[in-house]
Amino acid sequence: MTPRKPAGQELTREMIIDVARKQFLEKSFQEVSMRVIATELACSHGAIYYHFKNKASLFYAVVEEYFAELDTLLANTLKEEGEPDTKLIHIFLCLMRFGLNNQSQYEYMFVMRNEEVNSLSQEAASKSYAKFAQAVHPLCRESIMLSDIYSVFMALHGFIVHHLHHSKNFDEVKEIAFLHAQFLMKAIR
Amino acid sequence: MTPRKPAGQELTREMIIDVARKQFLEKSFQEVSMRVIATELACSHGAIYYHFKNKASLFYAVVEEYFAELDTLLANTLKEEGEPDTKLIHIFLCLMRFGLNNQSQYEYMFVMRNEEVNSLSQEAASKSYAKFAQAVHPLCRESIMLSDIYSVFMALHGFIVHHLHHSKNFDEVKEIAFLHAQFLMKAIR
DNA sequence: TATTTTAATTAACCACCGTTCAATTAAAAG
DNA sequence: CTTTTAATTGAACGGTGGTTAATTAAAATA
Repeated sequence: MTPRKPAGQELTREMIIDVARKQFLEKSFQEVSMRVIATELACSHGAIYYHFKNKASLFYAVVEEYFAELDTLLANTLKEEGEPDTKLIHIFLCLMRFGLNNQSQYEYMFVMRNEEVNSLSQEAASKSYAKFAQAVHPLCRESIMLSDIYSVFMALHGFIVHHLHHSKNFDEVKEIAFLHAQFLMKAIR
Repeated sequence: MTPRKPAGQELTREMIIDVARKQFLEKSFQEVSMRVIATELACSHGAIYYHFKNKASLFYAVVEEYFAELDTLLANTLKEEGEPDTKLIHIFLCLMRFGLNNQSQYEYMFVMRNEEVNSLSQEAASKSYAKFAQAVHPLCRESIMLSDIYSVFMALHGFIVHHLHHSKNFDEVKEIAFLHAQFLMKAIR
């Protein structure tokens, strides 16, 4: 019995999130357990509850980061120089690349539905879409309908979801990803 | 102890599937349990194992029906008279209607990934896509690329997945569904 | 009617889980 | 050198679950 870890070996929020992140990458929300996370942290499962209210809030701490990551990626792509058409295709590919190189993340962000967690990540997903729309809109001609941008987003979403777990990573599908992006350009040009 | 039901009250495969179907409609695969199914059937949970090898095979018996249903719907839509353009839009709407009026079904058919079950339903999903492509292809101009049909399918898929659980039924989104269909027509015409 | 087959029951096995909380003790504060 | 406080433990609570196997009664067959 060692009811308190020696200085410098204390459990931190970050350590827990790190292990949880790894677990959620490999397994579904239901399959990940607080007890296994604790085992990998070499601490007791009770200790986690000192840092997180419950499993859902730990989960959300992990997913929050993913939304931030995607935001950064999209922002960087936007900063690049180039023709509007090229930039649009880059944005489309950026989203598909993120989805397929971060499959579990994408699933948690945009596919998973779970009552325990959803009010939180649902909102984050909406914001993420809004940023996508704001990025895409100025690159289209004035007359474009908002619903078209919405359609583009869903078409990209569909591409990603369809290939989830079915393909290993973006590289495996980059050719069809490019074709898909061109297909979408035909619709908005 | 009544180790066997009297004649005419025996448990059948169909009775089990009926209850299981209802359960899988309301809950996820993990959340549905053989024991609860048995309770609703007023039989013991052991009895189910006389008719089904395990939970996965019972689940697949349920999902199998869904693929058949979708096949029928698409086939009927194809039979209708009309211009190719109208027919195409009808097919697109048919798929979106099916997905959003049968949300859990769609999720099990095309979204869920689960090692216990997947080799089976993965194949059924591929066949389902093949039928869609065969239906769409003759309605497009000769020069259309196969990848475009693939893109259309994924775009529809994305629309459905995006609205899963988020909308109650197809009626709630039929206007945007129609816009989405028109968006896709722009890309293939 | 006697026997066999079939379909059901129940207990049991084994495994898992999230969460709470009194008890404990190391580190920090005084 | 005390006291306080913060972090940690592990038992306990109250469940959940899939699957197996011995057992038995009803139905089918001979």
